[in-house]
Formats: sequence, structure tokens, C-alpha cells
Amino acid sequence: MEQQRMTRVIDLAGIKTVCSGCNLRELCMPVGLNPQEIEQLDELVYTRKRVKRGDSLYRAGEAFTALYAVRSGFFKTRVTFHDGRDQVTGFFMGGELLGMDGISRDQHTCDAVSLEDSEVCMIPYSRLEQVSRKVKSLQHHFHKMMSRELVRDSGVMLLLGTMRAEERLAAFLLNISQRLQSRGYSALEFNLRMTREEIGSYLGLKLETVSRLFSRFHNEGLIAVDQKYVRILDIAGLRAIYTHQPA
Amino acid sequence: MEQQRMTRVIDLAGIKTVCSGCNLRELCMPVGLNPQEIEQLDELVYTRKRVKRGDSLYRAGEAFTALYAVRSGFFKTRVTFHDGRDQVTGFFMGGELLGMDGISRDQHTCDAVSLEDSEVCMIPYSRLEQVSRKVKSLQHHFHKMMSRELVRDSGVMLLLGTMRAEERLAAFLLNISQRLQSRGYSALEFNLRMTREEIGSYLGLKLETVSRLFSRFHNEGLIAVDQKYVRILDIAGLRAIYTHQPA
DNA sequence: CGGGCATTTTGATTTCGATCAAACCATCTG
DNA sequence: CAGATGGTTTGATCGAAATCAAAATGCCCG
Repeated sequence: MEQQRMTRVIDLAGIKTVCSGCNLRELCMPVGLNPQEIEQLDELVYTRKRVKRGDSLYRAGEAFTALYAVRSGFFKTRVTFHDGRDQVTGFFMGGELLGMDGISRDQHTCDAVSLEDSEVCMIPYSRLEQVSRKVKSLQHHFHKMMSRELVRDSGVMLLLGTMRAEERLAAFLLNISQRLQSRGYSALEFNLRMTREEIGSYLGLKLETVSRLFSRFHNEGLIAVDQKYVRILDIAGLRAIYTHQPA
Repeated sequence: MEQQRMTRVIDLAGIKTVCSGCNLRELCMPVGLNPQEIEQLDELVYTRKRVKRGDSLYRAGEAFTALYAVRSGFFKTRVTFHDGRDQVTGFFMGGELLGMDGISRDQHTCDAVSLEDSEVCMIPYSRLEQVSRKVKSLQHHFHKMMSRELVRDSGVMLLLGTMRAEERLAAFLLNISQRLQSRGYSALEFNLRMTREEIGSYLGLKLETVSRLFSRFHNEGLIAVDQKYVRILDIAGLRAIYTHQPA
């Protein structure tokens, strides 16, 4: 409590953000760096930005200058097709990195929208390249983060290309659960930040289908649902749906 | 002909592969590098590997040590799910880079399978990190290649999540056409290297559906098809299917 | 606190692509 | 060259999720 107040004061005073003092350092850019190396990161990450719920951090077409590490809150990314159809391509929580798509053409190719009042650490991209030419472990870690995103994407492709609706939703719930757990939250109960429509868009389903599946999982005793609040009652059952079930 | 025989002799003699002499340098790793920088690449890329049709370049679970630039031939990548279901996640042709998924966990997460007798240039990953710490433009270009892959993936997600079967196949044909064209081949006629089943897997469709769509496009005068040989007769028509058509 | 809007739920019906099935074709091999 | 094999085409039917529709609920804002 006292701790938290301190942090807030420092923040408001506009004092430099430092990775070395951040409680997400085990999940974020600093992973695998030794203390001296993390100090070099402190030079890199010096601006925080607040993003209000519903606002976008960046939009497709805007010039790319920086990556963003989520410090608190929750984001979705969204790509839009010529004719207006769009798709949610990911959800991002504390410690995760946004904006890597922008490197390829020096402009962003998707929108990053905040789903709750959030805060990010801005990482100017040219500085990141500079520093990672000097700090080997940072270079390697950055490459790992991009690669991890590629692996995640191929998992989503598998989901969208081959899985049934119930398998997709089970996969989604298990994924959120696991990521919350590794951030120190409960794996078994949480508030979803996104709407049924956003979940559906991410999973390649319509919102009505998502809603029906929530009801079904509820009736089958797998979860308890009250609007956005979800409690997982039978995680093994969810895993069985996700892993097993022949096509 | 004479040219080809020469190349073959050199190859068999085991002479060093050099990027500076490669006709794919405008599409591959050397893009954007000046001649001196390309010479530094020549130190990096020193092994070629032949991969016979049907063989894999690497498989999920194998240790990751190198990236591979396709020098000639054609590959698919494929991810496999616990229960045996799998999905083609990409097709790769000359100048394209394979294996970046392996960086995240020091092991490959998908299989890369050759769809015709192929040749790749091996790029030992630790050397790549080394050299790109010294050569700024190589570092930047490598990041761009990873980022481009992320952008491609989000396009595939959009396709799998929101597009109709006919839109998916039109997108696929236009994509292949465009990539062949930028390699100096005809944009309007080509031999597909993959089966209907592999196309279907990539597009999240069954092989019968792909076959029916080929027939339909044929009847509508959009393409001429004879087995794997495809001729595009009405590229504007294909684009209209891909771009337009309300869901 | 109440009105209005966005979101969610549930039901009825439709549709697109999957599945099942069979014939056909191409190419490889012994 | 015959037979086997893998790949393709086409037809008939089925089924999962989409669509259409309407009511219920929650929540934001004046």
C-alpha cells in the first residue's frame, strides 16, 4: 500500500522510468539480463504513456518509431481489410511487447487499442537497435521476443484453420488463464477485458457463437460465467476439449 | 545451358557460396547492403545444402542452430498439434528465409518440407547475431525480415478468420502470382508445387473444396487449370473476388 | 435516478463448406 | 506395359456455425 503510493508519487513527479525497479522485469524486456545490462536498459526506456480505455496506442498507417511494453492494463491489436472487415489479431497484457509489425515498413500495420485504462513504456526503436548492438544479451532477447510472436501466430493459424468452435474457446480461456497465472493472478478466476464480439473476432467466430459456447460450458459445469467474470471450475475438462476431441 | 553446367561444376567442387555473386541478392539477405557490407555477408553464409523433394530441412523439436535462405526450389512449413492434426503455415520460394521460429526456444517449432528438389544457404544463427552487431544495415534488415513475417502472419489470420472460401483461394493465387513475378517469372502462368490438400490446409479448407473452387474459377473464365499448371485469364476478376464481395 | 445505448442471451432458420462416396487420371515402379 | 498408388474431380448429403430476429440485461451519462 505504502509502496504503491510511493510509486504513484514518483510517477506523477515525472521521474525517469527504470526497468531495474519494475516489477514486470521477469516477464518483459529485461529477462535474462544481468544487473549491469539492465542498467543499460534504463537508458533506453525513459518514457511512459497512459492510454485511456478505448483509445489507441497507434494505428495502421502511422509512422513507426517505437515499440511499447505494456506496464499495466490490457490491449488488443486489430488488422483491417480494404473493405472494412477487421479481425482482432491478439490480446496483450503486462510485460508483453507491442508494435513489432511496424519495423518491416517503418509504419504500423495494425491498430493497438486499449481495453482498459493502461500504461506502456515507450522504447524508441532506433535506440533499441543501438543498444542491442552493444548488449549481446539484449539483442538475443529481442530476437527471442519477435520469434515468440511468430510461434504464437502459427498457433493461432492452427486454431483458425483446423479447430472447432468449442476447441477454440477452450484454447482461448486456457491461454488467458495461463498468462494471468504467470503474472501472479489467479489462474481460475478473472475478469475478461474484451467483449464477446472481440473474443469472436480473435477466434474467427461470431459473437452469438461465443455466447452460446459460454452458456454450454457453463451448463456442462466447466466454468461459471457472470458477464465478463469467469471462474474455471473444471480445468481438466477444458483441457480435454482443447487437446482431444477428434475432428 | 553452358552457364548452368558451370554453376554445377563450381558447386560440386565445394567452392564457397557467396552472396555477392548470387542472383537472388535483391530479394534475400543482402537487400539494402552496400558492396562492402555484402562482403561481410559472404563470411556468414558459407554452406549450401540440397534438400530432395519430400525431405525436410528441419523438423519441430530439433535443435535450432541456423536460418536458411531458399536459393532454389520450394518449401512448405507445417505445424502439428498434439492430436496429429496439422496445418501448412506457409510456402517459401527463392530468397525467402526459413527457421526464424526456432530462435524463441532454441528449437524448431515447425517442419520445413521441400516440395521440389531445392537448395538453401545455411546461415549459422550465432554468426548472424555476431555480424549484425557490427553491420548496422544487416541488423536492421534482419529485423525487417522477421517483422515482415509477422505482418504476413496477421494477413493469414485475417484470411482464416474472416474470408470466404472463394476469397481465400483468390488471395492465394494472387499472392503466388505476385511473388513469382517479383522473381522474374510470369505472373500469369505457373506450375503450383503443392497439392490441393496442401493448398487447402494452408487456407483452412478441405481439398475437395479447393478442387471445386478451381473448377468454378475455370468455368467462370478466371483461370485455366490443368492439374498443377495454372494460367490466370482474368486477374481483375480474381482481384474483385479477393477485394470486394461483401460477407 | 432514469433513459438510452451497447452488450449479451436465446431461438429459429439458413447456408457454406465438410463429409462420404465413387470414378477418374497421372505418374511411378517393377 | 500392367498394376499400384497418390492425387483430383464430381456428386449427394450432412452438420456446424452463420444469420436473422427479438428479448433481456447491464451500464454509462446527463
